[in-house]
Amino acid sequence: MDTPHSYNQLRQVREEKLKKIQAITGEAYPSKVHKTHSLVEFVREFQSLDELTLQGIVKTIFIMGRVVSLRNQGKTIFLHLFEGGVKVQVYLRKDALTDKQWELMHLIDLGDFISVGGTLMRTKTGELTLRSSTISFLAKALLPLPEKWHGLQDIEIRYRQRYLDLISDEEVFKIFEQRSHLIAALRTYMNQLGYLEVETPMMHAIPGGATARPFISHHNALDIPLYLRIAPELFLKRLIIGGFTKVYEINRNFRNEGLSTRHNPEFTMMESYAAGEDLRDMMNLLEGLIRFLAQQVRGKLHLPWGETLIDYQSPFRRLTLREALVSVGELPSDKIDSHDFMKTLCTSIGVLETGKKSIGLLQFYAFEHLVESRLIQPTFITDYPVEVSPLTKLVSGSTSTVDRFELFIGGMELANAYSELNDPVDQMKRLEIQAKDRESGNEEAMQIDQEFVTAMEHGMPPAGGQGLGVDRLVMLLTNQASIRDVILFPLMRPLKPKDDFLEND
RNA sequence: GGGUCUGUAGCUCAGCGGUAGAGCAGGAGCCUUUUAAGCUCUUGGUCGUGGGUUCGAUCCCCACCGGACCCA
Repeated sequence: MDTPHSYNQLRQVREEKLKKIQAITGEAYPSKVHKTHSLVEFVREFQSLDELTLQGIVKTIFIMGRVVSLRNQGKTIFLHLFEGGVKVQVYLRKDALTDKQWELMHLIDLGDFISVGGTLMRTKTGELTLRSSTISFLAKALLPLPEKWHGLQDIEIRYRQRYLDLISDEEVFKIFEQRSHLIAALRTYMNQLGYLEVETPMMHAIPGGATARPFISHHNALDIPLYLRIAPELFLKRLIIGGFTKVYEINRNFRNEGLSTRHNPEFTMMESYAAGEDLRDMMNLLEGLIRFLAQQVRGKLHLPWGETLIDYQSPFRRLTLREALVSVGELPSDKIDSHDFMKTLCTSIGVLETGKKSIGLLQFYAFEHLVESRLIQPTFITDYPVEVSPLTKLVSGSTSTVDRFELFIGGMELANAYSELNDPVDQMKRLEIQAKDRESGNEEAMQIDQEFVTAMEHGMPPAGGQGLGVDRLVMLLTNQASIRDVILFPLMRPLKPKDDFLEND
């Protein structure tokens, strides 16, 4: 494989410096680091102190980090160390270092890791700075970092080599810190409500709990196909059957579908079930949870989303699907129950196969096309058609509408909740309908999971359940328009080796 | 799957029919509070890949390989 000449040249220069460093220090990649503070701790402890107080601290402070800027002024050098999303300035003087250390300092490139020790000062401009009297080399960067001012602009490289993105963009670093804080706060909230965190299989013999195409894998010893789960639902319900009152699981689901700014094939869900609760309880759970997370992660309840401001403080709006068609979709209220009208409408907005669809399904399609993207402020949509909800209880007294809601924020489906179906006979019938649909070509329709039905036949209490899209919630709370900007390593097509001569097909 | 845009030095970007430019980074110097440090000099490119059109292609056309966004 031919790498560009200049690229090799840059690397070669650094390799030669590394040899010289090794000659001076005896160890190119030492293990032991002497440090008293991480950079985060350093800033936390000293940032607010004034010059006099800083001078009064006599003990030597040792820190380490990656050199991300370097200003050599002859007999003095200023540099910034980076670690944990934080930068700290270091000041070096020729007369404060040994000759060896001064020589070593001139072999440091941007990207290298060093540790320094010294005392605290503020520069003319007031920047907190470590005046260092000792320097150790820790690790060499053989490849150069992205440009210091513009950073990394190539979106593809940002995703493929996220470490470079994290080094060069403070905002990106913060978003992933916030994501981590959000997950931690999520656990706190659920645990406080008495939910128990559980882990259920991610490899399923029959993928269930959602309508989606799975990824297929294979177990060698058993010689069986296994599917990466599309949802944990059917296993979490088995736990409710098994006597747990409240359970939740935070982890990945895998759906074999296209990529978009809102879809990554593996995505994180927080799914929970509570025995003795219903849809209204799920609304309260999610509303309280999201409000709590906004407060914990961002410290406020009105957060920007693109051009608009989303209000997490006011009670979330609640509309039935039919109401939303009228009030948001601007359809005439006297026409939405007309089969002919809805059929014509669906065809006109590009829905194929409107053939023998029920009025409920047509309303559902129209909702997806006309309403979803307009639901910017938090809105619960209720009363879904039974055809698209095979695991949900019917609304009391209805034969066509189920007790389900989806929560929309920022024009995205954020969560989905049911009063869970616990009638095993009805459940079997619904799965049979799904299976028939599947036979007629709908690859997303569910398969019959007999073991799940058997579990339900042993008796399942009434339960409320919900699934929350964690990636999308992070998008909303951090104001990121693309799901790839809240997933550290979004799925990318692998790069082809350059010297691949075997591309015959 | 369809549409629009995009791929030029390690990075950020110009150039758009006559065999390539800048800034940063790199190299050689000067500089003891700089911070996009500064100043002088300087290395670096099969212009994504493969075809075609042309006297001549980074530029025009086609296909392919990646990527972004919109639609399905």
